[in-house]
Amino acid sequence: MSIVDAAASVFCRESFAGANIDMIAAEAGVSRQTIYNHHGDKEKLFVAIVRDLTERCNAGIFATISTFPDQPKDLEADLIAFAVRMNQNCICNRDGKFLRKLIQTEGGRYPELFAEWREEGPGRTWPAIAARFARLAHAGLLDIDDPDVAARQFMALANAELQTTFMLGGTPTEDEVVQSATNGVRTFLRAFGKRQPATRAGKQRTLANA
Amino acid sequence: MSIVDAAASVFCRESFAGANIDMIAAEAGVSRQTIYNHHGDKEKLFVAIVRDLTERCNAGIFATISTFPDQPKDLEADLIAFAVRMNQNCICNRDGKFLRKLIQTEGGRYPELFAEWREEGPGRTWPAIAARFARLAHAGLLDIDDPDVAARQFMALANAELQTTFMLGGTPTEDEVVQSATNGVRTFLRAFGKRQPATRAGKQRTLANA
DNA sequence: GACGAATTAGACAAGCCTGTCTAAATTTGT
DNA sequence: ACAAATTTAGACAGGCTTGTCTAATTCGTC
Repeated sequence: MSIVDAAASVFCRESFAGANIDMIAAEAGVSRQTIYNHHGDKEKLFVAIVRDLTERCNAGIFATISTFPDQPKDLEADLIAFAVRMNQNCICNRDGKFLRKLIQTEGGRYPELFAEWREEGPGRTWPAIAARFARLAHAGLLDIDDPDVAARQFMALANAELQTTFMLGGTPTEDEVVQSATNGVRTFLRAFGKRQPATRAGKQRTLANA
Repeated sequence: MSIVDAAASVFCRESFAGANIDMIAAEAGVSRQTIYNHHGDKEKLFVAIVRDLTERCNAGIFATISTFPDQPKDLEADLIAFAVRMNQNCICNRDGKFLRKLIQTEGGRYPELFAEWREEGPGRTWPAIAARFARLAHAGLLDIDDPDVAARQFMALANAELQTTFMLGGTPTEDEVVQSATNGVRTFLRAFGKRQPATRAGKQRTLANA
């Protein structure tokens, strides 16, 4: 494992103050000195990691946004699949979990660093998602007043059932992700879908009848 | 400030590993020795704090749940007010912020402690909220298939606009809380409200036209 | 005012961690 | 095969933290 990957893992598990360079060196399979040679000191290493994670996560999010169903065949199924992709590729994957944890844990100590993340991440991804929903609304497939609000509510609904798991740093099973996304998208379409015969089909899935 | 309050504040700000007993003593206005006399060691102090916060937060949540609008005059307004109370009294207040941060930051290191929280907290509060929604549905005011899903989605929608702020440990302004709750409840009622003339009133609020 | 309990300041040993240094070993490029 | 660059193990000083100890001080209560 590379130094940066090992450091991300250790910083997340132990927090910045709780991590020590020897753990990172052991996990990366290099000597302590090599880490100092490459990254100067603990804080510089930390900053390098956050930048690295931010960049990779953003790339992943934009890649996933580009799979948004602009011309859906089956709106509900396509939005569910999109929500699942978003979760699996951007939120539940290794980078997503690590970046989230570091932001939550160390956000207060590095205001500029995470302000940077905020501008490059949420500041650019939310409008991108909102624009896709605006396009669907413009195409007459959804009934949306404010696409920014709808975008945030879409993601909130898709993750509604995963909050407790995220809180404790766990990773939901694929089944849980699919179920949360399914229930979330159904509710989203009950709120914003055009009234059509097939739109309000089916009961919501529950663990019991999944 | 009491030792426990000071410790909660310092542990949240610095993380368990980053906190030291002298900071807590200074913030509490007592000597270091007094902390050792009362709480034994750093880890026992930490556990005491989490239990204290869990208990107070749970009490607050149940108190707020008891204000759920079982016989609403104006369903939308009453649900918005409930969502705002939930946010202000349980999630954005001092105890809520502290407990959330400690769970996120140290959850991995104390599995049993936070399993306890999970059983006493989410394990009991979600069913309680779901029961209230089930009652509204039974009274014919909402069209809900699965009250547990609806309860989670209600809270997710009410907080949809506050996620980024929470992530960085910030506290949203009252205006932001009201706006997020308003937009969230409107969407919730578009999805689950009975179709009646007044239910789909008004555009959603945005910072621009708030 | 007096007595017992609690609190305090400060010193202290032991341990851990960071960041540096050195000399040897290994890898790399040619 | 050889030279340069990189990596390594280990030692090291300096600083910080925990938890204990002691003697003095303050507090609560009668």
